[in-house]
Amino acid sequence: MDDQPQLMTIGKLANALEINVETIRYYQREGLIKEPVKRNNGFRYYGIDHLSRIMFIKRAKELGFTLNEIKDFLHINTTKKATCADVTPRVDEKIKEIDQKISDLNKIKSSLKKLRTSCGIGEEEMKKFSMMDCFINDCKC
Amino acid sequence: MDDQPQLMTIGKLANALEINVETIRYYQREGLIKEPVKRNNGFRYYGIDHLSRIMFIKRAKELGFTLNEIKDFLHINTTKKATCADVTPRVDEKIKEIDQKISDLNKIKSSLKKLRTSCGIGEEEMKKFSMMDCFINDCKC
DNA sequence: CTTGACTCCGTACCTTGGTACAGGGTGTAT
DNA sequence: ATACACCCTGTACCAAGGTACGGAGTCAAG
Repeated sequence: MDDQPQLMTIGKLANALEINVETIRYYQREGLIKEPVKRNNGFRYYGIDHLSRIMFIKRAKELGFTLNEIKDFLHINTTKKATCADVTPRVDEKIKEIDQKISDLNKIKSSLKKLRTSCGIGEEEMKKFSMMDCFINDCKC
Repeated sequence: MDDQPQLMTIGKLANALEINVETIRYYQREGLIKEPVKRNNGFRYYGIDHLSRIMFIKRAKELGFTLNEIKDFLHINTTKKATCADVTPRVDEKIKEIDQKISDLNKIKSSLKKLRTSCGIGEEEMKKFSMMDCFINDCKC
């Protein structure tokens, strides 16, 4: 069985990716990765393409995309005869979403920084609830 | 019962906060807010302190903290009159997380833009996996 | 050829952050 | 005094994203 050197069982794949076997099965059930070769013993054998696909899923998850959004990404990506006309608007849409996400995160960050600054300027103790007030008043404290 | 003008039933409180009654009960079960006065009719009566506490929870949630983290904040805050030394490292931690997220999102965005551009300049078909490769290789594509 | 590690499928269960009843007891306006 | 809105407790349920497990088959090293 060395004629297909890149193929591995689910356990090896999970190990390589440092994720749970069950997670891979789950992704399969959810249609995030395509069914791999199934040899006559019933075992599934996965290739490099599965590996990169799941690496992609991991990374996208870390970035705060849901599995559904990721499925969408993957669909954009693998839809074979996708023309530019098909793909470009969807990519643009995703870019817009990402911009929104970044802007939200920047707002949060600026709130947190204000909170931090207001704390740092000399008082040894924060007044009780000052943190709460600060949060609530959008850091105008 | 007008001698305690600030007290309100759970319904009023929920209304004032524009959240669900059940959410308040849930926060109570989870120990995020302390049990309010319970009069002999069995009804709970909430005060301004509950109001601000839940406002705090709402805001902190918006800022990307989990309920557990918030519980932690509140605990710090109510048991020790939270000092800067208590709060600052947690906030810093969150800021770091957010920075990481933003940077990752920018990478994804740049991937998508490259993808889009490469599509725009004449190829009718997108190469399979180019976006994924780009993501995974940290956008060295 | 045995044994242990691995795979299969199906189903049940977990966590987070709620939400929705049911079946009973109140509070208040008319 | 009688609706009707509101409160109580307790339990069940939801979606997302997994995780665990039982019972059976399989692979690979010694």
